[in-house]
Amino acid sequence: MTTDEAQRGSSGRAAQATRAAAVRPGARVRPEHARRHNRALVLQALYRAEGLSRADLAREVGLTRVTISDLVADLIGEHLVIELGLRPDSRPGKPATLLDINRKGFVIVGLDLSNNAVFRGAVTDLDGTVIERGEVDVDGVVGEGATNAVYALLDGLLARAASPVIGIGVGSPGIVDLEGTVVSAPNLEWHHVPLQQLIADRYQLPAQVANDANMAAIGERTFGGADADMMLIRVGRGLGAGIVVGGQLIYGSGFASGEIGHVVVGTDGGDECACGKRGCLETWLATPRLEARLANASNEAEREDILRAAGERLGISLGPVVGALNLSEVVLAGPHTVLGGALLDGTAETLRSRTMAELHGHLTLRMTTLGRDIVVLGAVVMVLTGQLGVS
Amino acid sequence: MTTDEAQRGSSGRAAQATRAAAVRPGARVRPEHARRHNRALVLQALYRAEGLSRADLAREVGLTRVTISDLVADLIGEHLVIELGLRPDSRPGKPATLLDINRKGFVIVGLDLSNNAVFRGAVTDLDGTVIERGEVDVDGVVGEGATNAVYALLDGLLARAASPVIGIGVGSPGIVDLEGTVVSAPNLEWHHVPLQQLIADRYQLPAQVANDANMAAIGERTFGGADADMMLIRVGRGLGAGIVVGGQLIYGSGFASGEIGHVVVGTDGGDECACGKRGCLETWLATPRLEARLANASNEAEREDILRAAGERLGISLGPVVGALNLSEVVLAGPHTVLGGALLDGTAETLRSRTMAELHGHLTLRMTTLGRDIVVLGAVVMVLTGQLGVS
DNA sequence: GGAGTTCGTTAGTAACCTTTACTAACTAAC
DNA sequence: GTTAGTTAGTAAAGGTTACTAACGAACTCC
Repeated sequence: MTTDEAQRGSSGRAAQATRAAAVRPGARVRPEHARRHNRALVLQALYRAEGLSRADLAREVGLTRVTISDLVADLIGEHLVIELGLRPDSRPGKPATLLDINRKGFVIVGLDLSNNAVFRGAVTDLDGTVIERGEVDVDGVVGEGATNAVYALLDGLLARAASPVIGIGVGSPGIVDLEGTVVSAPNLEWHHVPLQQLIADRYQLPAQVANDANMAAIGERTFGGADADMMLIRVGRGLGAGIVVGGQLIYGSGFASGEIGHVVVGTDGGDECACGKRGCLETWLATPRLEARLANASNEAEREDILRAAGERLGISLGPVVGALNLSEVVLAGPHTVLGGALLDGTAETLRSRTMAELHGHLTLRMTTLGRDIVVLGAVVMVLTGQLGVS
Repeated sequence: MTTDEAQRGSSGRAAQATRAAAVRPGARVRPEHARRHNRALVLQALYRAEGLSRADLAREVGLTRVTISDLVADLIGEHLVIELGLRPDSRPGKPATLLDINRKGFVIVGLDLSNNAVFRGAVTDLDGTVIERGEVDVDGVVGEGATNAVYALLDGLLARAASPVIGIGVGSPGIVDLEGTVVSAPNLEWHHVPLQQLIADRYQLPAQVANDANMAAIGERTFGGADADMMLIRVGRGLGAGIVVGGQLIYGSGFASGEIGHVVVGTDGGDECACGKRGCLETWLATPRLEARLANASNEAEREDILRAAGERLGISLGPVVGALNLSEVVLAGPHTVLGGALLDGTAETLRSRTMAELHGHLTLRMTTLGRDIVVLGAVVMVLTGQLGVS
């Protein structure tokens, strides 16, 4: 039974009109954009599963064999795709010509600027396999000096790149906007440094600059096999996180997503933090403080208690985030000896005891498997995505 | 100075190969897809700022006047767009013909199934202005009975729709997947009910079914003028949230995003919850318990303390989420008398004192302005987005 | 009234993907 | 060994789509 009552003119446009009418240019699709998109789909399919034929691609991507042949011809012309020869199977019909991305024919340069003492970098192939490494000392180097250190590192790595370079990816600490401008990186004393533009101009190569934790997150997603809804937490001198939702990196309203280091944990005080508050997550987990506390431990049991307590704090902080975003995976990156044992267990237990039971079933908490290269590999993924549409 | 060291064959494909090679079909862009996209851009531009000419649209969207004319001709043919007449301005050149979306020529039906006692619904125009209302009593009605109540409500509303119906939107409690199947809604005893499909089949109209809090969030975003990175929290018998990141609704790995009601708050115990844990956010904020506590208050000051304490708990929970996602706005929806005063203040103060100072500057915390219609309006937006590409 | 500007349309072109039709190369069955 | 059936890839033709170039209409300004 329905009780009805008409009422006209409530709410509606009034509030809506306050919104900016901004359709950003470039959103429209012209034929060449469509082509680029389809081309990226082909590359993506080839990247994920090598050994596909044109016909396989047609089925996978949803375009006709004719169109795929045309796209592939372009890609082969650019040497981005190579023919591997005939498929060895024995089955009816003309044997297929297998294709693959030219994984060894190009390289990518990735940089990790997150360490206080050294900028690290690497040259990798398209699979993220490291071919060359480099690092440059930056203890106490800031401002323009730090920028020059980036150039020095890149000069060295690019000189040793034996194949054409697809692009340069850089994971920087601090807040980085979508154009790759470092809005603010206190440790490096960088303020509004358009690093991406500077690098692109200087080397005449595509460049991608983003926050280090965000880079680590997409690195873990592509090369670490992480889920499409995951969070990567980097623990070191500070604490930062990168969040992937629905396979996409989150940037936040002020490009400051993942900044959970200075969120207060729990309702029972805690140590004083450099930021002025008490009980910030960083005071519990950042390695300098944590290691100092561990140094005071008299035996292994005490050590474990300290680590477990730190893990609990992380779990308390993550609870609302994991619940709100319905994440399926949380990955920790940082010194394995500190994070890997009791701390990880403490976090897992706390998360389990403080969130909905329905969640536990498909929530994975683990350490990264990418080790020290995580940010560099993330930078590589960023270039792959930006230049080839692949991830 | 660069210290270098080559090292081959680390990480790379191994982990990556474990990932499923799934390029979902339909991702490719055929000419007609491009056309549909461009058409949506035109509608979007018209929707947000009425009184644009074809030439204005060309500038706004980035297509040529010719193409825009062609698209607009199609839209006029479908009566989705109308000509308003010549622009009244006095300036050089041929006067422009102003266009607008045919805001009053079509209607949308929106339903809100989140209330335990009544299913509410409305017929609105494309601006979300309510034209007709309806409701149906469902106290104690569950399962198939609830489905039939939905049909009864829709039958009544559709019968009174004086203009062609663009589509039907439904905000349902519980977990709803991307296809609009209610995976689980305990209160309604629904399990895997393909409500969207059922409605679409029954009425031969486009249907959109989603979680009520998610609907509320996009309703607040489009009609309440909320930011692109925001969270809407619905407080009632339970507690649910909808999260918008970068203008996009978040669904979560198991379509359960926003389920923060059963995340434990703080480190100092709390009341026992129906879920078995202690100190869940719901035990602090859900209206039944909160009102019971308020009933025991002997004076206004005590009332305020209770509300402020509840607000603090909300702030404690939100801290990590606001920080991690770098949200710029948090909106509360629910009984204004309970949420609007001390509770809101308590939440704001707590958020301020527990998150990074840099965040406070551009974080807004407020009550919704959409009132009771918030879910219905969200459902309307969902239909607008789904059918016209507008939001 | 002429020059300049802006709007919207017409005509022709280029890009893109599709359908249809073909050849090549294989397996399986008689 | 021949024939039928299948699969891969290419070629030609066709339909959409959006672009450029060009034009008339309708206005302002001098």
